[in-house]
Amino acid sequence: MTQHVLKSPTINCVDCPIRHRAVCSNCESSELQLLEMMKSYKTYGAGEQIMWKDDPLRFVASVVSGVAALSRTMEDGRRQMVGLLLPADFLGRPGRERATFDVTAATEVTLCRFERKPFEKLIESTPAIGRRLLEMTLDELDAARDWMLLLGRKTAREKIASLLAILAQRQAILLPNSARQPLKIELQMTREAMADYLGLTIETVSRQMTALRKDGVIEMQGKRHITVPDLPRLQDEAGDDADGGPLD
Amino acid sequence: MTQHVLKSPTINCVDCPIRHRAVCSNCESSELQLLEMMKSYKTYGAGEQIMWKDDPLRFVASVVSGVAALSRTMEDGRRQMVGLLLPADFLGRPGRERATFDVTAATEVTLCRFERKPFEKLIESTPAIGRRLLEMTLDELDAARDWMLLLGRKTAREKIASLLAILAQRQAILLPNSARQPLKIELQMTREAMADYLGLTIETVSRQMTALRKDGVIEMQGKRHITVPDLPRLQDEAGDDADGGPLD
DNA sequence: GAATTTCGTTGATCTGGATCAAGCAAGTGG
DNA sequence: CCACTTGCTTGATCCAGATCAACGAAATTC
Repeated sequence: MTQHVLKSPTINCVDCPIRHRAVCSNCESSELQLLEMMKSYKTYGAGEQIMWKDDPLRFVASVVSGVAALSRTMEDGRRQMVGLLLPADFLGRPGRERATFDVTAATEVTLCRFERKPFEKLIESTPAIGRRLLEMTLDELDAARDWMLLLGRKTAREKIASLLAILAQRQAILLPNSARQPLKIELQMTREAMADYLGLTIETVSRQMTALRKDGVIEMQGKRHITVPDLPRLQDEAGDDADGGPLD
Repeated sequence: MTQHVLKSPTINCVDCPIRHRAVCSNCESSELQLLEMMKSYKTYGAGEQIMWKDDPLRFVASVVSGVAALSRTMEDGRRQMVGLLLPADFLGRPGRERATFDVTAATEVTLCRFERKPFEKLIESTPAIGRRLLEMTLDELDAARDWMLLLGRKTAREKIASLLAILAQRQAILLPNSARQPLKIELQMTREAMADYLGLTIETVSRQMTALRKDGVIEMQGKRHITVPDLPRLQDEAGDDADGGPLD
């Protein structure tokens, strides 16, 4: 039985797990103090809607933990995920009055929120924050463009392999070199979320997962636990420029 | 017979046609003088390659005139356009050593270039530039996400209608209110470029153009000249949230 | 002005992934 | 314990868009 915490206890910026990767990563301690005074935490349960398209944007925020999904929906219900927010990623944009897409908590998500208006003022006066935000936005843009290649030109099999390869690589970076073989990844998402992300239907996702399993590219322990015996093989299936260089 | 000008005469920033929309739009005259000293113009012919993926990024630049296309290509030749650079748009990213995609001149293109390293320094010292660049990057990210919805979920007909609607709207904004009816747009791109942009084949592009013409959604004078008799109708075919508000 | 080349259209056919439909396994709630 | 729901898989069929192929129009070259 999980307790539903809506207002998490606020931690000190100095102890913050995303301290060195979030918008605030370039800040000096005096600037951190300003942020410290402005911020408030909020936690959303898995599946909960964080924001709807066209909602007024009162807050901007950093993701402290969990995964949030950005998506756009057409009137007839067709839906496309347009981004994933992982811990340290930034939600909302300075200078914009309303949200341009839906935001959903894919897992339980904790946000470190700042009211938008004061935050915009802060950007003016603290170039470090603006610069970091620019870096992060440029990275997101690169990722979005990679995703466009996937959506526009890759086959269903390649799409699935790409997603799994991305998750696997993220996993690999976090782990010490020794603990990597064989590489295990956990899908913290339903088949529907995968389908929305990849521009496929759940049936096709399911079939391609089965196909990759039968071909020995992945192994499955239950529906959400995947083992990758041979990462280069998986990357090859993804159709990306082969190498990408060694992992560390 | 067109003359091939590679080094255009440099114009004064003050007289620059993109003065108020480019990265430099927030700059004061003292800052403009700095840019004035750093900049150099270069013009590329239609179809010419401006930059290859993995090229070292010596320059960043603003597009002064013309249209440049960003694209990514898979080993087997499948290609996806991932962005269009129109006049005032910015090319290249500070802090990155190499290009992450190919850049091609779709029409004749003139760039206002700055060497990357000095430009990076300038960003540090001139917050106005960094702030403008952030704004522009955020807009591009929004556009990329809209494009992801198109690539992942729209039908071929909707894709074509979306592209034409975007071009039509851009046209409409430039024109005085009176000169709008009927709205004429000029495709400055081949069917192949359209296909690469929309994640389709040229045959499908051609067929859907014909279909839209037969259904009276568009009219065609030659292959590259389109008339839109009823913009809302076209937007409706694009499958986007209907309104978007009145044009002015 | 014939021969190429480039760009676009159209027709015939094929196929990858969508759609429709059924069923299974693991909760969950009465 | 049984009814119901949720998440996933699998099978049968369909169809939008890809592929293969031919051709037409305009521009370019010789």
